[in-house]
Amino acid sequence: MTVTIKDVAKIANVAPSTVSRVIANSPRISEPTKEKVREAMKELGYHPNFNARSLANKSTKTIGLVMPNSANKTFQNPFFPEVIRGISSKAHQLEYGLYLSTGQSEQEIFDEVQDMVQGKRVDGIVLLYSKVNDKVMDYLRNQKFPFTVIGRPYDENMKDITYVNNDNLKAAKTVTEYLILLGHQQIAFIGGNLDTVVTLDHMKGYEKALTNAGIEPRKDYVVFHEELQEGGQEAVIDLMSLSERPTALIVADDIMTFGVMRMLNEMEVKVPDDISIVSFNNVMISELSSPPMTTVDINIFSLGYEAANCLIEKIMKPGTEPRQVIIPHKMIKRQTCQRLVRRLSAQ
Amino acid sequence: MTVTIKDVAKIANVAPSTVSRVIANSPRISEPTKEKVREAMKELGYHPNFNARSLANKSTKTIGLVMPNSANKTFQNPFFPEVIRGISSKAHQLEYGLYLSTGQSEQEIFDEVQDMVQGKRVDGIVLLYSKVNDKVMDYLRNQKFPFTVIGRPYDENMKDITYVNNDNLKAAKTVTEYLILLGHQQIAFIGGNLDTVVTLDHMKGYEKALTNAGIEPRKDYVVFHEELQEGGQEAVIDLMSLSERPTALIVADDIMTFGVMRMLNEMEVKVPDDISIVSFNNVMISELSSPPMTTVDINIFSLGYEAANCLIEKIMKPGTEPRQVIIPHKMIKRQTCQRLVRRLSAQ
DNA sequence: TTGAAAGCGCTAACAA
DNA sequence: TTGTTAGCGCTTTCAA
Repeated sequence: MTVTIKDVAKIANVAPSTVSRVIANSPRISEPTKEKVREAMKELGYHPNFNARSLANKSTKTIGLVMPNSANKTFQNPFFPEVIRGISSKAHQLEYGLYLSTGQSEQEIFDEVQDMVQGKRVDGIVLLYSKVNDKVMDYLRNQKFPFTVIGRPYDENMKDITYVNNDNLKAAKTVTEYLILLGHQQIAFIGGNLDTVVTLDHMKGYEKALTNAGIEPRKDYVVFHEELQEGGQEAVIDLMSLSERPTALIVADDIMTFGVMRMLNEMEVKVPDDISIVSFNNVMISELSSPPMTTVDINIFSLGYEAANCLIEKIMKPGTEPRQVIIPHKMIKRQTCQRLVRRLSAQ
Repeated sequence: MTVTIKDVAKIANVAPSTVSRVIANSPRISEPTKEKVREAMKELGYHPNFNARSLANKSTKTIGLVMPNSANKTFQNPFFPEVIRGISSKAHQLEYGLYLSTGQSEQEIFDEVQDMVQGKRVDGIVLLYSKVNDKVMDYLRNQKFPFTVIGRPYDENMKDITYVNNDNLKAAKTVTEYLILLGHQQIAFIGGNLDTVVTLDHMKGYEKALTNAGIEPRKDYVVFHEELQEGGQEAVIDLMSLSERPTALIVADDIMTFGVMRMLNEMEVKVPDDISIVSFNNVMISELSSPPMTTVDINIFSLGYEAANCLIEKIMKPGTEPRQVIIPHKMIKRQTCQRLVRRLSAQ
């Protein structure tokens, strides 16, 4: 009942191999026979069997997406649909399919990746996260399996790894400098998960800007939290309980910023009058906060698009050099930052 | 270099078919030989070739996810990561993989689905959206290919289709009644894309509640918009320009509500003092609006989980009856609704 | 330019 | 309980 290459061959009066060549659009087949075969295919409603192709071919034309473990709330960040949209866009262009990891824990994900790779389910992999000491990355590297990372490997020496990243250090530095120029000196930093590479980069940029400006970084102005929303809120409580409250906040992620702003709202601390905020990512909804937030657009779509691009290049030309792509970022000024107005009395 | 079943067979001193049976954990193989074979597999680092299996098997153990076209902003709704998490969870349990559609337009998606189905890339499909007159759904139905829909088919007569949905009509009705009980009479409705089934159900529920309460539904209190964020904001402008402003708003989607609240904020209309709002979905960030929004939790995770469950059941027992699963919803009261206080003067 | 035939790695009848 | 063998549907040498 399934239409195969043989059926087509019979109808078109050619050999199966000829049909195969027509599918691949081989130049060694004459136009007339191509036409004949194509008509037969249309007539029978032929579609090539994907598994048979892959088996004979040793190529699946699909790329595997490895997400952070989905038990984690990170997963719900609108960041992901948007990177996937980027990846998807490039993949579609080049006729690659997408296969998703489903593991909930690190171990499950690791096992899955192993199956994908050894079971020849995918031709390459995009890691949608980058964290410190990642088993999956080490495995892929040892296997010399094509993969690209969104973000960057923790170890700067891994020059053999292809990744697509923003200059997060620079972005954080600029943002801090911006706040300093607005007159802020008491600038706090609310970071994400500490074993995420991006968090570390943000913090370095933040500290660098402070030091350059002659401001001593303070331990109690730096808070990290795993969970996106709750984390943001707890951090605010901690910071606002300090005797010297910060006058500006740098927040690692737009979603966290929503939590932060909500908490400040409850405390009746006005943004930006009482406190300024800058955050990172510029996900779709970030312009919908009240007031709309100032944030760094990291071009999430491009991160995905380029990651797919690099990966497919790697797959098609195995010899090529590893690449490190930096996607430009851009600060989007909205309404959560304001020049510091010195108060006469302490708060 | 690839380790095959034959290599394992050789090392374990058995026939390839025996190895195959051990992989399938057939009960017709003795424990001792199973052990022997498993050791050989471990020793060689054997992983079954996925494509070869599928080809011989006529089963891929993967399910296809069809998203709404990703050109559309809908895609960025945190709704999707969450349904996928639900699907993923069940799929993983039952050892199914996930394959993603990448098409950007309706036609592209349709072509892809056809390839997935006829090319035997997946064993079944979950449609992550449900809209009026969907070609993809018709195709799947004609092919008698296993699929489930999140939401429901437009045509109520399609009793042969398995779907997982909320009682959206009821939810909208309840929410409207709630606002009426709070004293509101001028209740507006901001709906999503009009050819989405859920929008229609919401509107019916809304109108029913009004009619039951003896309130005449007004055309100018009902606005639809395609785009999630911008739409929300435009709708607010329209509604607030009416000579009789509504005192309460029912908004189809949490993300839209963010846009609505931002716009109201700009207009210095206070929520909930000047206007009450209820919305739908309860995505993760919905509790992070300022003030936190009252919304209907539709249990997105369960929608996905059950969809996968039904689908896999359909795949495994082809004879079973189509099922219609309704996931319970629950109104989450937060701080955007308030009893109407009659004003002495007009606004 | 086309055809014949071997083989990709696995499963599943059928035999033993 | 295990082995033998014929495919699954395609690609790709090799020959013509």
